Amino acid sequence: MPRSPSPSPPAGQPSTASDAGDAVKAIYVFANEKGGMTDINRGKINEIIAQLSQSSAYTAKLLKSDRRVDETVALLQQKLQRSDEGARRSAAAVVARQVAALEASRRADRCCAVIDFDMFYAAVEIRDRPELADKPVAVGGIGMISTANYVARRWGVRSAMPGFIGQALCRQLVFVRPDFAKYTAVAEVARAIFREYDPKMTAGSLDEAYLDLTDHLHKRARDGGGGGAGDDSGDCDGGGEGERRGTALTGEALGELAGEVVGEIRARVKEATRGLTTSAGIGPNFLLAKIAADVRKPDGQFCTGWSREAVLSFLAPLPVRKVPGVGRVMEKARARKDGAASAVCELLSRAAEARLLFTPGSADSLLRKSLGWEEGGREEAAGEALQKGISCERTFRPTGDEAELGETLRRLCASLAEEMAARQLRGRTVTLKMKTSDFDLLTRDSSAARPVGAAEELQARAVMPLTVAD
DNA sequence: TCTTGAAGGACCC
DNA sequence: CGCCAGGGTCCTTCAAGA
Repeated sequence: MPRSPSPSPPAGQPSTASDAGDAVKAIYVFANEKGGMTDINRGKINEIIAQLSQSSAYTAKLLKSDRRVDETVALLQQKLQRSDEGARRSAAAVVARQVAALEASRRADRCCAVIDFDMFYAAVEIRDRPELADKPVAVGGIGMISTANYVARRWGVRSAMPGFIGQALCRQLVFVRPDFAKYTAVAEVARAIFREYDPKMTAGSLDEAYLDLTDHLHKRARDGGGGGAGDDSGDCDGGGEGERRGTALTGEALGELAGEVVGEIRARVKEATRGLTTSAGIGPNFLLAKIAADVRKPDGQFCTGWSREAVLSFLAPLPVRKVPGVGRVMEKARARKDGAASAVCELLSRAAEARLLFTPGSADSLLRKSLGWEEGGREEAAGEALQKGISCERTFRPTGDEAELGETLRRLCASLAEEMAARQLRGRTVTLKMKTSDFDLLTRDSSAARPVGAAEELQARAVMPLTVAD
C-alpha cells in the first residue's frame, strides 16, 4: 500500500530563517559532499538536522569538545606568535631540506591500487532484494545508519547518521538490518580475485582492499603483448620483493597498464559478486591510490599519475580532509586565518608553521602527505599484522542501577569470552570502557600477569578498576 | 635517559 | 516521545621504574 505518491527530495528554494542555533549548524554542516548528493538543498537538510539535534546531550558534547579544540587552536596560535625569528627560520630550513630530500627520492617504479565497493552493505542488500533498487535504503537501525544507497543520499541521508534523523529527512526510508556474515562472505569472494593480482593484498575493511600491482604489471608486460621490448632477460623473480629494477616499465606506462588491469579486476569482481560495483584509485603509493579512489565514485577509477607535476596538481586543490589521517581536529588546527578550511597546497606552504606547532613526527607526516609521499595507512607492515585487541561494546539506556549494570557487564564479558575462545585469543590487559549519559568516555584497565580469556576472568578484571576508581 | 603502563584522543570504516 | 554505533589502530602525555 504505497501511501505517498512519488515524493521527491527537497527542492532548491532558499530555506527561511531558522531557530536552530548557528553553532549547532556549524557542527553538523556537511564537511564535504559525498557522491550522489549534488542536487539537493543543503540548507534545508542542515536545517532539519540542526532542529532535531539542537537539544540533545550528544550535541552538547560535540559543542563542548568543539570549544576545547578551539582553545587548543588558540594556544597554538599564541605559540606561533611567540616563536622567535630564529626558530621560524630554522623550521623553514628544515622543511626546505625535507622537501628536497623527498622530491629527490620520488619513485616512479611502483604501482598501488585501492579498490572499494560502492555503498557496500546497501549494495549487497539491494542485490538480494531487487525491489529495493529504486527506493531510499539505509542499512542499520534507528540508532545508527551504516550505509545509505544513492537514492537515500539525495535526501541527505548518509552513513554514520542516526536512523531517526535519516527518517526525518526521508519518510520513505527503508531500513535493513545489517547481516555481517553475508558481507564477509561477499568480501571473501572479491579478495580471492584480488589475491591473484597481489598475493600480499591487505584489507582495510570489509569493503576496501589495498593492492600492490607492481609485480603483476611487470609480469604482464613481460608475458603479454608488449612486444617484449625492455624485457631484460634472465631476471630471477624468485626473490620478488616488489621492487624490481631493470625493467623499463615506469611512470605513465605503468599507469596505463594498471588502468587496464584494474578495469579487469573490477569487471571480474562485479561478475563474481553478481553485479556489485567498485571504485578504484591508482597511483605510485597507497596514500595517493586511496585519495584517488574517491574521485570517480561510484563505479569508476582514477589514476593520479607519477610525476611530481601530476601528483601535486592532483593534490594541491583538495581540501585537507581528503587526506587520510586528517580529521575534524587537524582540519580546524590548520584552517586558514579567515576560518575556512585549508587546501593541501596551504598545508604545504605553511609546513614550517606546522613544524613549530606539532611534534616532529606529526609535522613530518603532514608534510609527506601534502607532497603525496607518505606510504599511507596499509603498508606491508613487515610481519603478519597481528591483531592488537578485541572488544565488545553495547550502548544502552542510561541507568544507575548497579544490578543492571552488573548484568550488562556479565553479558558483554560472556560474549567477548566466546569470541576469544572461538579465535583462540587471550590477552593480558582488560580494559573497561564506559560512556556516561552525556557521552563522556572513560576507560579503566587492569593487567594480569598472564593472559586471560575466560568470561569470569574478564569480568573480575573489568570490575576491579571500577571499584578502585569511582 | 630510556622504557613501560595507563588514560585519553584522533581517526578510519 | 525519544532515538547519535561498534569494531579497530595509532599517537600523545604523564608518571613511575629500570
